[in-house]
Amino acid sequence: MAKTAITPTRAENYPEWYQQVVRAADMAESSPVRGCMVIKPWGYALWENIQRTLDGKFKATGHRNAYFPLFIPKSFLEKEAKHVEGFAKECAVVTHHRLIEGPDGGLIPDPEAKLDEPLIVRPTSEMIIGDAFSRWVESYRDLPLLINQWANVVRWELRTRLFLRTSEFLWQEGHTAHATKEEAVEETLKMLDVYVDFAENWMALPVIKGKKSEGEKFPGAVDTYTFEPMMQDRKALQAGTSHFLGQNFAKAQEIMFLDADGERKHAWTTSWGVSTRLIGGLIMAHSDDDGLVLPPKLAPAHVVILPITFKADDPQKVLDYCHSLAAELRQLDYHGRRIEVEIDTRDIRGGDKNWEWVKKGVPIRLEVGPRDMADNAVFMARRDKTPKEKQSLPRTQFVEQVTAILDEMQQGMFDRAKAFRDEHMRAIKDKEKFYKFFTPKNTEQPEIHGGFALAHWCGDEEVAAQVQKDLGVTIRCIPFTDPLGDDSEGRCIFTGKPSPRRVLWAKSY
RNA sequence: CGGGGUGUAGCUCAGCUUGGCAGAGCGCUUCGUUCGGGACGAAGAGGUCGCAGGUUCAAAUCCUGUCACCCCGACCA
Repeated sequence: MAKTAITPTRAENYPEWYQQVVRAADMAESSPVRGCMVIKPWGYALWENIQRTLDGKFKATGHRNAYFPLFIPKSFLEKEAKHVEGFAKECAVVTHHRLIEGPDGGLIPDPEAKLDEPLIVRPTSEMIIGDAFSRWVESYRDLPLLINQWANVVRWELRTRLFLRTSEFLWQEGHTAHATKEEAVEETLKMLDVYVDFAENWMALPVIKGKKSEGEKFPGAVDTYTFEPMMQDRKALQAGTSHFLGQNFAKAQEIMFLDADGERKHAWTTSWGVSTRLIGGLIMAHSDDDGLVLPPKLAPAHVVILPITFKADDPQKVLDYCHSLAAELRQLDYHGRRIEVEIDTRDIRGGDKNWEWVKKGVPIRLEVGPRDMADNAVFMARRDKTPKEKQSLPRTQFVEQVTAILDEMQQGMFDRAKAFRDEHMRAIKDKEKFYKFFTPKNTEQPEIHGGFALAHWCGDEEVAAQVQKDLGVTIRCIPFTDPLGDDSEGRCIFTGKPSPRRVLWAKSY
């Protein structure tokens, strides 16, 4: 019998462990389509919870949902040079609108049905939404224009991994237009904070927020802001971004308005997005060698009841007890939704059933059999404890305490992730130590090593490029406030030139 | 896209060097014994060996091409 439900363990082979967690939890699988995944019900339910929560936050900050076309005329994409440069090499292109039977019996694009102008499957929607904005915005009274869209996008990635990077992925993209620069910058930072709040308080992911360096920012943006949690292999994940686009896109697409002073001006725009990648981050930050661990506030089910009926005199009575317990729990509010309960009545072995739910990451498992029924009790196992560690509780007490227990687990996950990150985050004062920090002892099969390094940098992109080349380490962000509390100026550890503040370095996904 | 690796039953893989009836374990189905726990016995179902060509009396095995997946890199949410 394996000691852990997942083979290999994180320490043995982290990338393989990740894949096995996704599979064991039955969240997603790869599909016949290159780089594209099938998101299975358990994974999609998690996405729906992420979606629902974020959507509420977007609406609470004044945004409205809309939907724009999947296809973007090639000419639209060509309007903003830097933007095209950034995406051109990873676009799926539609060139025909009909198939005909080919000479070998297969189907081929009909040469007669070639499009005059190819359509690009959206890698992001700045251009197509900007086009709409240019028609929707006439007066300063039309501003701010605050739009969000939930959509799929396609980026023809060369190397994909379930949830973390797939050719097609689901996301939301907020697009806003404002009358002034100040207002647009404020929006950019406000939405970054919405994301950070979501990451920390819902996903239980401690993050470091800050600005991207010139080399790392979104093509076409003036400033890109990001928030970065640490995964359990100590790499950073760019969990989402918020861009201040200045007037770059407004100028490219003539998003103009007549201001109160009678002058015709270009709008200031922003865009911001998070994707199904969040699920990958959630998995890699919290899961253990027994599989997925879900933060209760986003879990598709909070409680799973496992009826033990095989030796009951009257199995139906046990089931009735389970159903009444479930009904009682489902009355309870938990952070904006009801407690969600699964009752697993499948006729499979109890041990298998139990482990299946462990691997799916359900916060609380309740074994309920004749003995519990007789005592008016439940037998509880928590996903944040070892699988065998179980506790009998009076039913009324459990019902009273369940939301508090879930909150405790949610907080515990955040605290654990934060302790892990802090343990592997350090200030580094010289180049030699920096290189040592990011170099594995075993170069053949690198062990989990490194982490987050805070080090002074002069701002020279060539220096950053050299570090990336040598170590695969990049500047994740220029933090707003130093996570280790030292915001003072210093000298670049690579060049000795002046540095306004320390920046965050790490390997990343 | 560069380097490396892998494609054989639902899953993990053996068989390939030296061509000769397609295999194992797990999982699945049925029956029985178990069982507050990832059990045991018995009997079954399940594969055009990634795909397309070629060599051969004969190809999972040899040759050519191609596709997909995994790892490392470059690129990126």
